[in-house]
Amino acid sequence: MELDIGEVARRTGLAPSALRFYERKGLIEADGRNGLRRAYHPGVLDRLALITCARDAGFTLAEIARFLSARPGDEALRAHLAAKEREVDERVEQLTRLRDSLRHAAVCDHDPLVECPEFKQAVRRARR
Amino acid sequence: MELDIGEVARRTGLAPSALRFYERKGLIEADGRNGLRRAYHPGVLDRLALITCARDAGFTLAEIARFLSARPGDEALRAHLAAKEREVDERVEQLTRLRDSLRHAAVCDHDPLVECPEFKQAVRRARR
DNA sequence: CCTTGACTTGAAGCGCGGTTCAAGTAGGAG
DNA sequence: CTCCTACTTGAACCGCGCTTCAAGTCAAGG
Repeated sequence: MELDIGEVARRTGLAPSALRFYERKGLIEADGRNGLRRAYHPGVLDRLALITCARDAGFTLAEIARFLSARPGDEALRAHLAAKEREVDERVEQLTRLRDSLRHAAVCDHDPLVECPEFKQAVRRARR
Repeated sequence: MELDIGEVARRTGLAPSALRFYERKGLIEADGRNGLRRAYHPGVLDRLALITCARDAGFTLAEIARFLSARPGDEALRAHLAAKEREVDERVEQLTRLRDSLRHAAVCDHDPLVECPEFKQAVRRARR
């Protein structure tokens, strides 16, 4: 029922070194030791899924650590999350425009590609 | 008509040190010198807008450098851009889900917040 | 002409997110 | 009991994207 670090690494795709690093940063902890070896509760897998997800989404590990310990009364954190939500929202729009530009680049014949007027206009739109 | 590095920095919001750094990396170049000082053609502003846009979108500077010199015949690059497009597309979906989760976090009362089942389900969806 | 202040360079330093290394320890198979 | 292997630690190192620093140059304004 307890997982050692190799098992957690295998199941999450994270390197053991990364798991120890996350521990130092306060993102996860082992439930105990088997001799010297860390013994993890399976729940750590969900936690790591969340961490990976948030990290991929552009949260720093420090932000994630804060978020993981959040209690409903933490209004400062709630405000932070609301700000993050707006940030993510802007990013979604920006990336959507970028994707459209990339889609165009796949069929565009301008030489060099960056000189394409359609591209330039997309960049101008993105700047706003 | 020629801009010095301070002017370019002011107009783009990038630090002069960043502009020199980009030059070393082959992303931009000055059109000449006024004494020792770099003299930039105004077109560099558009180029920098594109660089900033791409960088914000998760391209590395090395990728951007490659992209900036792209000619229509570069099929390897075209393939790379197509892959990047798929990547960006996935990212948009992931971020959209994340934004929805953040929106929920703003009104959720679970203690700690990460224990919220709605949240956990969102993470599971994101993992696929 | 002299001063000022923005520019020049190369090298070093930084924050992030880890990885790698050296040296040591111990669970479990044979 | 011995051996193998996966684990343990702290410290050093890495790539990225810059910034900072020290030392020096020079264009423009008074």
